[in-house]
Amino acid sequence: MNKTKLTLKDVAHQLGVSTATISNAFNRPDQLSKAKREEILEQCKKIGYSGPNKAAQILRKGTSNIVALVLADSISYMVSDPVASTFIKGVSTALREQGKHLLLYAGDSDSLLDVVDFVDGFICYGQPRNVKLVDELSVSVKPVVTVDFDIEGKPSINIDNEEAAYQVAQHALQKGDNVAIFGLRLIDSPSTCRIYDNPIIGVDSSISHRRLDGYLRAADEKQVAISRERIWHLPESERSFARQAAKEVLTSSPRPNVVLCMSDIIALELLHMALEMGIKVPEELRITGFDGIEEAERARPSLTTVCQSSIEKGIKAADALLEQIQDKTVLPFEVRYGETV
Amino acid sequence: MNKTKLTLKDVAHQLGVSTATISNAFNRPDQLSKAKREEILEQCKKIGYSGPNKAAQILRKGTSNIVALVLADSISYMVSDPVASTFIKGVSTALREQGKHLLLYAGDSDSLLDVVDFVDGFICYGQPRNVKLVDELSVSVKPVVTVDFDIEGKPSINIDNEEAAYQVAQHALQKGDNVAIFGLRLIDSPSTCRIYDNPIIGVDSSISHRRLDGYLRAADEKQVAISRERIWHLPESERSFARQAAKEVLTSSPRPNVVLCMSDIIALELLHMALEMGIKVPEELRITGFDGIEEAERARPSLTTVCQSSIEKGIKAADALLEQIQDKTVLPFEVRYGETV
DNA sequence: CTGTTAGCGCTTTCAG
DNA sequence: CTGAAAGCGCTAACAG
Repeated sequence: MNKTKLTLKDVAHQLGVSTATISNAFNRPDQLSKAKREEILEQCKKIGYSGPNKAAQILRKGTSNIVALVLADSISYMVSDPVASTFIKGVSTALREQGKHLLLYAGDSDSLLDVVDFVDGFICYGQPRNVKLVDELSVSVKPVVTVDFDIEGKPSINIDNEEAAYQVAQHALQKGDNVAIFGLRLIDSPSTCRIYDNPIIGVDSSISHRRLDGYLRAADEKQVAISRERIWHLPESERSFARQAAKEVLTSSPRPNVVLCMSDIIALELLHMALEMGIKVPEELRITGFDGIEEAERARPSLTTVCQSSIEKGIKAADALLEQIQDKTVLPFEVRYGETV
Repeated sequence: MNKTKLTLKDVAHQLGVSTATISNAFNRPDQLSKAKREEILEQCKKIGYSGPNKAAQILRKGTSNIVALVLADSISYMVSDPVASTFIKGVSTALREQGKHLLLYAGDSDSLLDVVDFVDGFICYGQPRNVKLVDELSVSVKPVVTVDFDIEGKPSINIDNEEAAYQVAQHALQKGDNVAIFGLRLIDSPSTCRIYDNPIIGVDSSISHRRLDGYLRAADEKQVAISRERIWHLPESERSFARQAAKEVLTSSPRPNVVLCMSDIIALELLHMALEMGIKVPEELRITGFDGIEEAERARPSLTTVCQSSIEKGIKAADALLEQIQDKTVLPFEVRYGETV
């Protein structure tokens, strides 16, 4: 019965070899004969030594096999979002294959300092709510890959949000339409509201603004005007925010006959509420979503939306991090023509 | 422009104080005057030293502020399950409050050895698919809290699954019923099947068996016989497995008029398929679920099920771990009488 | 192929 | 309140 945990040094003593030999047996098989190695490993197992202490390895080697996934918002929120959780799925699958571990990090944390010294790198999914984290990432010496937003000089994974939004809007809009937009995180407000003259935030780095640009380009082409009081800001892609916006837009007068939504979750909530109110979709109200989640396909009428593969994004992000790819990757998307337009 | 990262020693040199002083300034405010401390902190900020290296602290102090959440299965699967992700939500909320970080660990990993040396403890949610992990947890010197299953001598969070299953079954069953059960992980098989004479696994530690016991006790009381060919095994609470079981049970002859399901997800899938086939619920088929997810309440007819608060479980688990509570906690549940019975 | 040794960066006695 | 010094447990030169 060992009182205290065995160290590599103890083991070396017991087996009558040097510490380097034990270390090599575990870490560098090429440094000693197969026979010797196997014998050592067996002895170690026998005396209950399960290998070099990881905490010490982290300090010594400077790597931990831990990758931090920085989410846009609190873990609590992100984990229940179907798009985010599919992304996490992709990341975890790819990391798994490489024997890496996943540390979830909230985007509304104060700082990355808590973990930056020991993680092997960061995947950042969406612009963190706390922008300070962006600064920290951009000066970090550890590898960083961003997804659905950009940091200058760092690799990223994106789709062409402007073009995707343009295409789906272009399919939905007709001259003379009365259009509303349900946007995500357009201004700095914790609640659902119209943007009016509020200053738009993160104009260049945020996907929401790329999408807005795409919508407006399509509107322009179709000679449809969209005033800023017709653009809603939702702080998150969440049902409760969506319900509120939906109620506002459906009871506004004149009621829009097209609503372009920046996520499927909010589009579906609008759809449900419209149907409950007896509004015919798409005859009286056309709706487009964004993301292409399963539920959007199952809905009746099925949602017209932009499909992007979140799982693919996750895998690509992890691979880019581990293989130190420096490019800005642009993934394909596809417009799904459903029944809501 | 510093070529290499500053160490505590460098900083001590630069500021003309000892390393202990710098260390204390960051870690033990009581060890030096407030004025001195603030001056040091300010100087550090100025020269770009953001505090002691965490990797070194982990080795030295033996704590990391990282808690591993060991899931029953692969991260990929668990993160899309509404019950599991709600639990994760609870855990992350509670950890957050205490400044702890969350490492997600797959239950089908080979071993805990990769992280055991540096994490501060383990929360284990459901019996890991790889039982070796259970052995590792049971001998671990790091704190462990189990949820929805038990390890002898370790604290745990559970509901009374036997009683919950009994109550919901007792409400659903009537003498003369033809009953089927959709169970979870009852035998060792990767696919949906009836259990027949296959050896039942994990009989004492698994919640599925507690639930089965409860169902059978209720059946017994109502003088309803349930043969083993009427008990299905599903490897996971997942829609695809459920669809297959649903198809089998609904096309079997004689068709059961009651199906007791060990999760809402599989109950809902059965419900949908039954309705599609024109089977009247509850007139021709009664269904019970387990968990009490939102979707079960929204369904029409709404599902009769056992409600338990996964978020509460997560919070309690994290608190138990951090406060070193050693008890086996039993949380309340509530039967929700829906329209499917 | 093996053994010796100098740190990785920090915390914490302990003596001043 | 400060400074010196001994490790935490390991890895990777380097010399044999």
